Amino acid sequence: MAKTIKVVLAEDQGMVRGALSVLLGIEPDIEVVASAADGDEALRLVGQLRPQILVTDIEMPKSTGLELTARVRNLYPETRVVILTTFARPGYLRRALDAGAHGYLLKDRPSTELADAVRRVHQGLRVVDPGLAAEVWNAEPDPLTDREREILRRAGEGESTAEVAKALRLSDGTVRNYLSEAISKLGAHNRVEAARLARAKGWL
Amino acid sequence: MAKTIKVVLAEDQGMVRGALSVLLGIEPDIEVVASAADGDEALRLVGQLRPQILVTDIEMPKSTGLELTARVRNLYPETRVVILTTFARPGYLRRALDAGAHGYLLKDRPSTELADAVRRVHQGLRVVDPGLAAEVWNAEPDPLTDREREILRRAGEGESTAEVAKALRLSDGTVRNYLSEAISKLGAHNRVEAARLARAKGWL
DNA sequence: CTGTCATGATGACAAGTGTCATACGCCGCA
DNA sequence: TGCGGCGTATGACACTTGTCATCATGACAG
Repeated sequence: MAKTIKVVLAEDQGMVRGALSVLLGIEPDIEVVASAADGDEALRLVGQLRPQILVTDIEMPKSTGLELTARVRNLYPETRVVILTTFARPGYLRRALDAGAHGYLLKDRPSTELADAVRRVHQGLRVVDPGLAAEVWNAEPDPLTDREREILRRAGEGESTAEVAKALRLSDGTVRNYLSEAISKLGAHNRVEAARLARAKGWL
Repeated sequence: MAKTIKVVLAEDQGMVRGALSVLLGIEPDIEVVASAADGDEALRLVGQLRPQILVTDIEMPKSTGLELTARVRNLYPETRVVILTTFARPGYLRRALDAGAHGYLLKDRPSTELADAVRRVHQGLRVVDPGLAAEVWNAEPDPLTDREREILRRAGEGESTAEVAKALRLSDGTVRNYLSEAISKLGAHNRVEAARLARAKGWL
């Protein structure tokens, strides 16, 4: 196959970076021309090598995959970006698409999907994890008010009602009211579970 | 090279699992005979296939890599275990070695080290990340007993005292005793803070 | 200007949590 | 053989947390 898709790979964990590189490299039509351990290095490599595709993690040192995506979008628009991440958070997906990503793939998915996603994005298609895409539309919006969120966050870190009240200069009872409200909105049974649920949704 | 090292791989993220499998598979002397997405499946596969090496992540559904290591150690001692994890926590390393692991490798390291580590462990050597090994000697040891740890873990996820008691078939009061003890040992003021502190040290 | 909503408060009660003393059996180590 | 540590339990007490009713204020949309 003459037509080769050039890919740059950005991923901070060396072991995973190397393994993904091999995984993509065995495909006859894909060539990993370089890989980077952080966002800045990745941007430099994309500028130098002008790959058709950049595959990038989100959580990386120096600059995140989301920042990287936006920069690549502006500076080298001919390179399309596939986000590859652990996090199935609707908030991340939305921000990734806003930043101009063409693909959003979860590390949970079978490894066979990666090369496929690269090919599809190379052909100009969008590839978004189906479960996650659905979630974004149903997207229950964050039911918490700012106050509730802030108080739940602190309580979720281990601050007692009294400590939260002092820190925010509220009465003790008010803090308990907000927590009660938050617990009820989230369908939890106590502050710890409430904080955990909210965190999972990306609301904290 | 006739002698092939049979490996079972346990890692919950499909993408990483597939990629690591390919990475190890390209080595002429290593064969990945199966891979699992959780601890229970991994244990089953080890029992069935009796590989020389099990490469496992720590944080997995159903049972963790540390529990898995202990079980493999007891049931199939001829299989040696290499832990492959994101977490450079001394507590994890200590528990991994206590559980009978022969290798402890970080996902941060270059991917070339994985096959090497597998070979060394297969030869009967121990392979431990050097930076982490140093830390273990200075590190305060985990002050929690197994029971305290398990109970604190559950409480830290939002289970109430009553739920924990039911799940572990303990009396309500006993659970509160353990939590009280754990909170005091960790110098925390409540279960949430205690869980947070323990997690940061790698004790949960 | 009226209804709705977020913020903030109080008081009361029920439920859950943290602490302490005390106790028993088991195991391993000296 | 005895001591210490672990696991488990009970009862009692104080304290924290969760729920509910009720109220007051200010902002904002209709």
